[in-house]
Amino acid sequence: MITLTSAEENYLKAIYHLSDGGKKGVSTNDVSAEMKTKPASVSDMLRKLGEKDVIEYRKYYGLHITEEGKKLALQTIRKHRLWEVFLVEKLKFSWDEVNEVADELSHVKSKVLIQRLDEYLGFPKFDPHGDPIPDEYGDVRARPRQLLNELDLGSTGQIVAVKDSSPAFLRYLDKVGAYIGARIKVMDKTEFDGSVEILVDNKKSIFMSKDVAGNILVMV
Amino acid sequence: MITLTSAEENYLKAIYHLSDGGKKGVSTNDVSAEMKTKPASVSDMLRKLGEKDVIEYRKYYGLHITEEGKKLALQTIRKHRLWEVFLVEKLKFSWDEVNEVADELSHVKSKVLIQRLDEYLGFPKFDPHGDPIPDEYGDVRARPRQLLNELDLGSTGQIVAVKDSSPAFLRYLDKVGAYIGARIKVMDKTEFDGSVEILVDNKKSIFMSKDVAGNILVMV
DNA sequence: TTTATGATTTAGGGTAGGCTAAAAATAAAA
DNA sequence: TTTTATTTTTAGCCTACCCTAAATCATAAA
Repeated sequence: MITLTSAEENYLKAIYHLSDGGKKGVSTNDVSAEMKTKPASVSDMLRKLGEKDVIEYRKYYGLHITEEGKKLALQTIRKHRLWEVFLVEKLKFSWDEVNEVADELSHVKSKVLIQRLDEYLGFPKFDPHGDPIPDEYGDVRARPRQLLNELDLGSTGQIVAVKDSSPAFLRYLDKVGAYIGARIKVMDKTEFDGSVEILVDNKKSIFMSKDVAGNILVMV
Repeated sequence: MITLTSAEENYLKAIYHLSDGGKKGVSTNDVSAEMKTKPASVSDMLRKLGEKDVIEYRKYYGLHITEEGKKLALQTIRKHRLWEVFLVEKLKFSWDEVNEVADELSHVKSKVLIQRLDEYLGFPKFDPHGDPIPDEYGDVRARPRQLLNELDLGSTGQIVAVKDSSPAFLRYLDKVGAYIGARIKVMDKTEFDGSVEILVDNKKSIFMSKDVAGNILVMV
């Protein structure tokens, strides 16, 4: 059984994201930028991750994540996202506050803790940013998502994510009555400026500029 | 502002417990036994804790915890016990499983996390073992507690702790419908065998032998 | 094809927290 | 009081993870 330290887990998670799920190769400098550590430190870490067979590492030529590496990265991502759900849904953190704390929480080493947390949260499939939560075995059930401004007139869906999760944008959404999970229907589209009128939860009608709608991901 | 690493926090917490709240002196070997690390490692740590003024350390003569040290230890204890409450009440861990996991959770560095957790749990005053949870400032409001079998007929209170927290005893309590936090009233006492009849949460009446009642602490 | 540039790795060092083995201080026994 | 036993500390080493400075490799430009 491969075991990773917290730092190794963090690196592997970053590498997974940089690999875009497993295709592209990744350079030392890429990882250095992502992790905010010096390239020299990265080289050393890549050697270690290579020895543990979670990446395939060729000196001077970058790396590719392995199948085993993907599996472990997804397990780390799962833990991170479950804690994010907990922080936002139960402890009322806002979306932009959770990342750092969830990172620390996700390094607590207890399998049963994560199982119970998952159960307690009602087996959520998406985190507060709308990103899918892998299951225990690393399987991700990614549902098709579309930008709100690209939906056809009359189509319905559910808000599952935002691209811009800045506090200002979140405050705006809150103000107009939109939120992750809201069921929406496109009531009207104005062609010349791209703005849309949306019915939220079959109750409230709101107007959105193209810029705003283009930051909202909807599951159709 | 004094900041401690996770390891230093662990040592200080152990020292606080060994000091019995702050009176007795503590030896290197005491700490070594409690922490399950070698005396040589302890010496080194004591020097560091001494430099940070959380203990008063005299080589070869042991240590005394300082006021500052007590305050920090109580903050660590607070975090630990709040997480224990969370694990038992929300994630359905049993009392004998929580210690290790709560230890790891309690090292997550976020003040607001602990505040929100406290709020979410309803500002609990006692952990699942019945030990009091210090407030933000390290104040412990230890309320008077009595053994259930010593209560007078008709008196009311709340179960706050058990002396025997063996799985068997916990299972028994669970079965009869008693739990930490339950509001109880003494409905009847049988003098010759010391058994009692208790009304739990104004709903359910249960019988207890003297032995069982003598293991339950009640806040009156 | 040689050189310059930029990316990457190596070498060596720092901190934190463990360890063992040996030295030193204290306490107990003769 | 001297010797022995116990406790505690020091010295030196190890792993993990980070750093800077210097060396090395790959590649794009001349």
